[in-house]
Amino acid sequence: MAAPLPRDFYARPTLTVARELLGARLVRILDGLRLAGIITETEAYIGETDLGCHARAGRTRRTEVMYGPPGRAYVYFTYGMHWCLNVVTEADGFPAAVLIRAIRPVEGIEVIAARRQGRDTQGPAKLTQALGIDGAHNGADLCSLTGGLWIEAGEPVPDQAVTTGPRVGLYTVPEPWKSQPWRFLAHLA
DNA sequence: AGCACGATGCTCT
DNA sequence: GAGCATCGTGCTT
Repeated sequence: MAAPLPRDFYARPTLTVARELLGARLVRILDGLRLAGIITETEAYIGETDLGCHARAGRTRRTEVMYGPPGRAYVYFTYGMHWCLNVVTEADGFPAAVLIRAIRPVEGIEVIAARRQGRDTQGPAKLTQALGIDGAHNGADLCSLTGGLWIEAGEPVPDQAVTTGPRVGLYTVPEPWKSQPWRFLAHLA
C-alpha cells in the first residue's frame, strides 16, 4: 500500500528529480492520520558552485544533510518563523536538493484546512505548516516509513502541463544563478 | 490584483 | 551584525 519512492529515484541529477517530483504524492503521518498532497511546484539547488544554494557556504552544521546520502529530508528554518522542506539528491557527498514549494491536498483535506485556517498550501512554508513538518524532520529518511514522512509515485505530469522559470526569492544572488530556470510548476486539470 | 511592510530568530561572517 | 529559498495583512488601483 504505502510505497516510498526508492533511493535510486533521488540519486539522479537534481533537475531530473525536480521535474519528476511534479505529480508525486507527499505523505505525512500526523497523530496517526494520513495527510497527503500532490506536489505541484519544485526548485533545484545544485552544489557549491550554485550561488543560490545554501551549500555555497560549504559544509556547515546547516548544510551537512545536503552532503549526505540522497533521499533524506533537508529542512531549514528561515525568516525567523518558517520551515522549508527539501529532498536531498545526487550521489552521497555531493550537496544538492529539491525544494518542495507547493502541494494540492488530496488526503486528510479537512485536517490540512484546519491547520491552515482555511488558507492555501501553495508556498514552501505553507505546506510544512499544513503537514506539521519542522526541524525535527531534518535528516529524516524519506525512503523509510518510520519517520512518518515520505513521497510516493503519483500520476505523471506531461511536459505540456509543466512550465519552468527562475527560482523565487534569490534577490541578492548573482547571475547567472539568479535566473537559471530551475523552478518547475505543474498545471493540473 | 498588486505592492509594501513588519514579524522574528537562526546561521554564518 | 547582516542577511535570509516567506507569509499575512493592509492599503492602493
